[in-house]
Amino acid sequence: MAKGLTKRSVDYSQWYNELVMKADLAENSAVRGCMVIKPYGYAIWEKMQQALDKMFKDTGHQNAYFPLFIPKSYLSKEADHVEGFAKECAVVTHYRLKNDPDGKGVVVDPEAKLEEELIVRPTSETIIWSTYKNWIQSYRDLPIKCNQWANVVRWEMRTRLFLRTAEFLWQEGHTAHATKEEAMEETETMIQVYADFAEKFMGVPVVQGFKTANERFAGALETYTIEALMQDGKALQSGTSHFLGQNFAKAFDVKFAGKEGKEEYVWASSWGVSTRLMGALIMAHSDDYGLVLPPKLAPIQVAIVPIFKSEEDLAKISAVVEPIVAKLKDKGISVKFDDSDNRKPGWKFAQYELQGVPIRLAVGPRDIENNTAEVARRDTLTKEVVSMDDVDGYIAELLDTIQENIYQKALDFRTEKTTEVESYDEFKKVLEEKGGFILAHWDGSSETEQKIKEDTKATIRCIPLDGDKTPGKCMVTGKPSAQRVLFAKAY
RNA sequence: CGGGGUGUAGCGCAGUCCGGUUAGCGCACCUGGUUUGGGACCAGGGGGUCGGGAGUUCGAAUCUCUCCACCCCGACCA
Repeated sequence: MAKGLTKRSVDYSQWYNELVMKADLAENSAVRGCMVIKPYGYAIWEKMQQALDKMFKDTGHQNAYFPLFIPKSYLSKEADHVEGFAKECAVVTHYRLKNDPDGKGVVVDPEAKLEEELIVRPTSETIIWSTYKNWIQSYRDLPIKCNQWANVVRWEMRTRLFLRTAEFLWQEGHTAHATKEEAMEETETMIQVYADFAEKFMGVPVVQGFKTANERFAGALETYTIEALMQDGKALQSGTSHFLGQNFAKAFDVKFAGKEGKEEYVWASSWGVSTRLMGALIMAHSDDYGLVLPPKLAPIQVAIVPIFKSEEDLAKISAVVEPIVAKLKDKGISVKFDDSDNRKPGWKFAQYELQGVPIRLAVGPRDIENNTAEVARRDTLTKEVVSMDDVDGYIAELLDTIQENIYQKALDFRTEKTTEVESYDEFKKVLEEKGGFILAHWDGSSETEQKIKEDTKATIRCIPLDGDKTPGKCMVTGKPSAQRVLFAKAY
């Protein structure tokens, strides 16, 4: 186990906090609830961004940027929306400071009060739809499919690094369409993009579904979600895509002239994923030795540690390793040859494990003699001695194997932790003793949903799109149920 | 915002109850040497508004008051 890292079995949440800090991903800042994302953590986020950005562009979206500030009056134009966000908004009231008359620092200049307060965006539907109003007159202007990479602020009571911070980074897509069908299709396309990203890049299996009315995004008619299962048996909402109907078009009076010249309100979708994905990535795969990163998102895919006693030894090792580094780079593999002599090999091994580097190569005098290298896998913690002649090809294949293995392991875990229950007693028992996802029948009412939440703290994560659609009877009320829904305790 | 807890070197802590030399320890850091196949060792060295402010006292990390910050449990939460 990594030095000082609390074991998951002892205290999962402490393990998580320590891991985030010890692996150099992020730390708390001087501002309550706001984090500093450190270079290594940000490098992972950048990998995520690159992959997602490409997927967005491949599905016909363009990037744009809208302001950080939203006039207070905009937020209140859509009734559900303002109700959902009002309690966690940061508000700008003044635009100037002045020297403290008492001589200590600066104070807000009371004369510099804004006519209308500005809200620091908690999400951008309102500012974007107020802008779209000017962009849309005719069906010829549609669809508009914009995405923005931005920061948003939600003044959360209790925060945790990556999982819930007062300020976070995300992308938000906002699209405008001529028909309901098209907006709906967009909503579904994007949740599929998110699911693909989670599974293919992050190696995290997700359940796609839609939210109950209670859990829906403020202002949406339908919210699609991807739900991932963490190692402690709790669910993490990892991405959402919302069908907004004509709510925002009506709130901001965005109409277009159709082919027949009739004016109609525009249909909308919005969708987003955030730095919370970092939390999902960390919690889904990592172990008591530290981070485990899927090769596709690892900033360093291969770390090479030379083992040497003298400068001459190092020179010999470098002569052998440099061509390998070049060959790996040619294959698009990111390599770090760590020939620093201020840390011992053992320290480096532990450090790269802590930081989740998928493959580590050790090359020492013994290897030089035998024309070999020691290849260590982070996911299985196993080591193998491989001939230097085809080590680059071996590594390229091994990276794919590791990517696949990490996903399979997470999938097996989820399968094992997903339980179908028939009665409320069984539900409570499974929730208490086993945790994880629970598939059960529910009568579709908010009251029952609320009761379950109050009794057990479990919520309906989603009504799954795929899977068993057999009707049944609600485990609580016995009333008819259209299909099983997915329950879990959530982050 | 309610209940509990903690603030002492970059990090982790002891000292506080019962006021009294120059505020200690481990890790980290710096210098030198020996080391290097799983978090090395020895020697030397640097680093402190004891969370802030006020008070009691000859004397405060220690006692009193007050403010602040953070953590845990609730409440709240795409």
